[in-house]
Amino acid sequence: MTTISPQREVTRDLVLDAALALFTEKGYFNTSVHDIGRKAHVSIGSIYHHFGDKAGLARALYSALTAHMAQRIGTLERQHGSCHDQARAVVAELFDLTESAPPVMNFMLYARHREFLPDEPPVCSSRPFAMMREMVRRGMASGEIRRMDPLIASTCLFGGPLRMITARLDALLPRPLPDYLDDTWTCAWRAVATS
Amino acid sequence: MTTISPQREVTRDLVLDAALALFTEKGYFNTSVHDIGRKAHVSIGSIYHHFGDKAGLARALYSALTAHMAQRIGTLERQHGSCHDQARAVVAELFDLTESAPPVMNFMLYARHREFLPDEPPVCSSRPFAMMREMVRRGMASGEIRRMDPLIASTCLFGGPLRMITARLDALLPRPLPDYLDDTWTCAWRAVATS
DNA sequence: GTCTATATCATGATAGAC
DNA sequence: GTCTATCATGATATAGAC
Repeated sequence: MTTISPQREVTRDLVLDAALALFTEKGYFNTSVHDIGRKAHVSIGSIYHHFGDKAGLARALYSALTAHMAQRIGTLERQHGSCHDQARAVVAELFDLTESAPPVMNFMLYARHREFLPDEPPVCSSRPFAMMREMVRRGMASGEIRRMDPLIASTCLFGGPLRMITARLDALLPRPLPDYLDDTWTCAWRAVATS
Repeated sequence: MTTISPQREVTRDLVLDAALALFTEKGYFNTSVHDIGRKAHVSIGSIYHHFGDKAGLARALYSALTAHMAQRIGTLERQHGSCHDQARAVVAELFDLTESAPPVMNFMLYARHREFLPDEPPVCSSRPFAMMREMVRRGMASGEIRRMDPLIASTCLFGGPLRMITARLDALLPRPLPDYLDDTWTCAWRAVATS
């Protein structure tokens, strides 16, 4: 969200950051545009000037975050050879991100976008999720993963880890997620691995 | 939700059914109390008489559904001996329920209750989820499930199946969930089983 | 591009007759 | 217990000066 930041972009980023924090803390519908402006020290007029309406703001946030995540996954794919290593790196990254930036994780995979962005496809159809499914498909082709419906395989592989994330966001887990990574990943991989 | 239904309860059930349908279709915040009254053919006054306020209505719905589900799980526990059979029966039940009553499933495990019921604990703390964790704990004691943090085990066991449910609710899966039960369960159980 | 002030409107909730 | 009519609030969004 923060790049070269010509003055032009500064306001936008201020607003997006405030919106992310408030959406996570109180939810989209419990957050008014006034709240966002107050928190970002930006006037309502500016917000509407930049984003058109409240949904436009949410949309901008959503695509910025998923684009960034897709890019991260792409990098991890290039850094690791096997499907096993790639998928594990993705889970590790998601766990780290949950601790370092809970609101990002919360908004990206826990918020019910359908309710405030009716035209946006569901999260599981977003770019990052598609990349993860594709990763599984390749692992099946290479023989690392048992042959089955790829949709089932990818849901079973990532389902556990993803629920660990939501459990952590709900404060159900006492310790930071990376502490649970080894055990979680062992279970996840056993679920679908050939060996 | 429908028992003996003295006239006293008839209005309540009418309202709860309409609310469930609308909350699922448009979300809690996009549904007005007027909408609910219109759909249930009941006046606003009656709704407030019975439920106090909009959140009270949601609370009544939430506890009715989780109570019912907890009861179903209890029955399944009694009908099956091993942890494996119990847990599989629970997943089968959840899959069936997702097809026969999508709104029930949707409201129970997909809605973001925190946003409209701030005082209610998160879903994963509800009775049914607690029962499922306890089931896993027993399976670990009896040696069916590998020794590990019980919270991780239960998340890994049920994480895949639960994500299958949300995928189906998001219309990502073309066929009815029970068609996927065998493969999903095989993966889920392998994730945590000792053998 | 940013601001303040304001229009408009829908919603949650209540009053009070029957 | 159910209804209709109404209130009061607070939200989204706009207008128009700077």
